[in-house]
Amino acid sequence: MANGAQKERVSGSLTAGSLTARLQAAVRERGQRWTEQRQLIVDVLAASDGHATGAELVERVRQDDPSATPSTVYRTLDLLEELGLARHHHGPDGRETYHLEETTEHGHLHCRGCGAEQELDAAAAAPILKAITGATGFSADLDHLSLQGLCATCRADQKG
Amino acid sequence: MANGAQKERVSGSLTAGSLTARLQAAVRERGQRWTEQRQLIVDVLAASDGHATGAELVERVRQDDPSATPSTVYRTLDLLEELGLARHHHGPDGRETYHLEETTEHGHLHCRGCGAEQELDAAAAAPILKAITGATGFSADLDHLSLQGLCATCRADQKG
DNA sequence: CCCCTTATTGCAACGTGTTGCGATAGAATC
DNA sequence: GATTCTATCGCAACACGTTGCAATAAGGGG
Repeated sequence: MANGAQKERVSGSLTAGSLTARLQAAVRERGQRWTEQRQLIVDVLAASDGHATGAELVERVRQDDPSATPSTVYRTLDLLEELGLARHHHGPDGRETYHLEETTEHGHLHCRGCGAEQELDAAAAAPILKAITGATGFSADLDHLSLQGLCATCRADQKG
Repeated sequence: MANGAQKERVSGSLTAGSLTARLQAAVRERGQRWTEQRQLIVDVLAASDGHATGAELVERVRQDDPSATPSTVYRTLDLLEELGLARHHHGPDGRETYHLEETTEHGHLHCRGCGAEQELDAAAAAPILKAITGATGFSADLDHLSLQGLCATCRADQKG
């Protein structure tokens, strides 16, 4: 087995109130513990509902609790990913970007011409994922899909 | 303008002997200089013809020239990318991997089940790239395409 | 409520890249 | 080959993440 930890999904309808309780239960079931820091990190992640880099999250957590260290934040983010609550992917520069799983699953397109970043929702991605499976037998994770290339506008500009 | 430097392709038929001469000419045309370190870095990159991480390249260069520093190696790799000779992409862990442009352009598939890494050649990728363009108008760079997901074998295992 | 086990934390050090700056050394010109 | 201009180099410091280890604290059992 290559997978260390089992993934048990926690999410579902993530109403703010029940989220903590659910997480707490899920964590305890795994023989792990619920701490104030973990609570805080979940709160911060939920508050920055778009995308946030690891460094940004660390900074925001430390605003509320200066005693928190990067290692704790990153370890907690890893835990949240194992629980299926958070996700991360790597931008074109290789830096990590995190977001809550409750955000609709989506891919990322990064244009090397104008630097624009656009999201790719499940519907738009469906034919792409199908093509990938058809060509390779591979079932790609939409959430880890991060493409680089030229957007339609920049392609037109280049031709002109 | 988002693009800092113009990209002028250097490659073509990269016979070992002429490569250096061509590079040297291309570099000088840009008002830049050809140095022993750059020569060495090109040699190392050519010798490790598959994929090598930035750190690996730094280490190999330092074996031949201990005075070389990481900053020089990385700056040279950037230059080689601008010249179109080298390429890099980010693995699932975000680390950089470099390879010579002469290597056939290809994407990467990383299986989160068994950890296997497989390459995706241009022919196999064609329908995928077409699907991407169809769904998004986006012209994706095959060489920067790094997918994560489950390979056919692991998908079958999961069902069993 | 206290004790015990051990998961979690903070720290310190490391790994991988990046950046600013003064010193060095290409290479074009004389 | 000496001079001059400036690109490149090495260094030192930084940014982002990761890891090992000893101290702390969560939380289950007596």
